[in-house]
Amino acid sequence: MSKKRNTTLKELSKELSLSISTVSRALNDHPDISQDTKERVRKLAKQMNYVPNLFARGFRSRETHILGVIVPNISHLFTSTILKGILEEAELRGYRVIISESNNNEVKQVEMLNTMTQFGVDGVLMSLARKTTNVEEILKILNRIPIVLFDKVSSKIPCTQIVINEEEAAFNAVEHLIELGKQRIAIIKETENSYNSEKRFAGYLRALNNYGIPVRDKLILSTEDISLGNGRRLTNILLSMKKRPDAIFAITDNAAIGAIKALHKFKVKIPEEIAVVGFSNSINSTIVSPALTTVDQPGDKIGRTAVRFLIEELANPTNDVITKTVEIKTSLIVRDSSLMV
Amino acid sequence: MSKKRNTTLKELSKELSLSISTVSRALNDHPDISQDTKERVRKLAKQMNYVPNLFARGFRSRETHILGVIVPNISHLFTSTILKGILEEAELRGYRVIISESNNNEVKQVEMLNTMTQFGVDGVLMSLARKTTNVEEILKILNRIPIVLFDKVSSKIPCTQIVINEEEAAFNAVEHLIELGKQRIAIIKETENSYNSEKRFAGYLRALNNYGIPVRDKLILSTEDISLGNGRRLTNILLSMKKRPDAIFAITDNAAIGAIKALHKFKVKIPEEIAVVGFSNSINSTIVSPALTTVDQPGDKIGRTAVRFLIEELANPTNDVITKTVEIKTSLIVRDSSLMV
DNA sequence: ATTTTCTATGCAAACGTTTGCACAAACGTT
DNA sequence: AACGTTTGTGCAAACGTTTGCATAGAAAAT
Repeated sequence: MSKKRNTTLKELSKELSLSISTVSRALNDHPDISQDTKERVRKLAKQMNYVPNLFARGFRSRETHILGVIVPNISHLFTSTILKGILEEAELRGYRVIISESNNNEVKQVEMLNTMTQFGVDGVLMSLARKTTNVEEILKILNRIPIVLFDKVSSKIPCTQIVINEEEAAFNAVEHLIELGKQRIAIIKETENSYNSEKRFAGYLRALNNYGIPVRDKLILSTEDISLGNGRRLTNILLSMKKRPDAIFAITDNAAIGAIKALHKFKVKIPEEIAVVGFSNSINSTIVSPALTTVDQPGDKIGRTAVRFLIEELANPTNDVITKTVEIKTSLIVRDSSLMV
Repeated sequence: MSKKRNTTLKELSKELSLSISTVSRALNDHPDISQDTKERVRKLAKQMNYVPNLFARGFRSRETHILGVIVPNISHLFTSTILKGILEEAELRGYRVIISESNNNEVKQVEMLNTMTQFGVDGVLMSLARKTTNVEEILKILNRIPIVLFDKVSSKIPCTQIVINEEEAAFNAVEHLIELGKQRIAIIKETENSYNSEKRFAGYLRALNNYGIPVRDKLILSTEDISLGNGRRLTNILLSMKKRPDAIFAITDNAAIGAIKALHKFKVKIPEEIAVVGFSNSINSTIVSPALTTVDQPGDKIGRTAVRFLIEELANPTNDVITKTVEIKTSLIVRDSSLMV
């Protein structure tokens, strides 16, 4: 466990009979240093296995090359796919990544944000906790370091935001159902007006309007917690109606799978009697039978894009507030749950 | 974006007409400092919103309170559940966590390990890349900082290892099948002798032996890549046999789900004709129908335990090599795929 | 031959914190 | 009165790096 010290500039300089500053500059490819010297230094550095002490460097330059990431819950496939993208892109660009979970707790979220700035991260990538209402504190921190939001975002926070084209994706999903000849299309959404739910609902409405299909309040169901169980429960309600819907658009895969389970129980034919479309393209969507038609969200692309924009901002600091929203394209993956022959 | 400076000890000391060292000691509750002074300092520190610069501190004390984590692939539910446990426990104990992915690439794995030590992490938590054979480099790094392995471990690396009781879990799973009256129990495992696969296979063998059931080579199938598709493929082979098995134990849920899909296709009754048991308790196991009997691996507990042992080692540094293996208990979750009435 | 410019290098300060040592004041002990 | 001890505080060095400024020597311009 003997904490062997790392080679330092000092040691290199002694060995080479140069000053520390010359060695430092040589390694940083400073134009003032002669080619000759640079090569000598580099060679010895490699030989002595020199690695710069990032702490000393970060300490001095006030740049840590660390990005903070805060997500509500790391163990969601979509989230971890985004993280994958973030990790890859960050590594590519020479940044390290510190990850924290807010557990959908607004207070904790601010706490982590504070710890991270205290710690000296260069910037933060964040997906907001559900029901984040008090943005006061976040705005304060935004004054100190750049933040890029992704997935769960808020228009109240003036910064770059990376989202998928929620509205359009929902539009396409519902349009697909309409093209199948479906007319009574139910939607299962969240009660809470989260950004995502709102947008998806808007897409649903636009599709109906676009095709001149009346919007029926009875077919619009909401739930606090958009889970498999609630998908099942709400579908049971739909099935108990005099005039049943002929399609269900659930704004998450889990709710859609709950719907399929409920339909299964009542021996409703999918998709002939009722077609089902979900949202997310989670693995489950291929496991359930019939396989679920769903919207594919390219998580890793969201992650990569978020990193790119953050680093961009770091490179070009400005005092202006930039409220830029970047939309990542999704695609509808049609499977058996809406495949009419 | 105006990078406002943080309050420093210097500023506090000036304000209080004390020396920097006194202020530092006061905040660290050093016994030499009078109660009176301590209180004055603390009060002002709070008021001026002082936060210690962790970089300066880490730089000086050579302790960063950062743990490095390296996993093969972050976007696996089991992995991200472990990460969740790691994050929670680390936060609880005042550590921050840096996460990297090796993508199952041995070279990259060593690279990340190096970067992390260079960066100054206090210790590393790691799940090995598949087919990690050259442990040379890892051993070198182990000389410099403590490492705790979890999930994918190797006996070639002398350090604390956190695993689940693979052998026993497999034994229990197979025992369960035997208790159902099954006699021709097939196993779908990995070709590569990974730690996990090996142990699970050993448990399978022990259960058969224990109950005096002959081990039939034909019923032992292996695959390079233990995926859904291969689970399906191998099950097709099993179904083509003259004497079909009456149960299948797949060492991963995905393979088990592949098996179920194949059985489904050939209208084999589950579990009456052939029962199926998986391993992992992934979400999919409840989505597939019939729901899959599987081994629940408490990921977060593994994560928490790993962190605990690592921090323990950090607190009590020693030059001895400690090769301790900690086994986390699993439990069998019986669902429809092996529920005989 | 003198001055200017350029090139390559070194000196020293700075970043914010911790900590060994010194020291002054107050008190207690011979 | 002289000498320890204790208590509270400050000085200054150290951690490894970067960087503004100075400078020595060489080359170029006068």
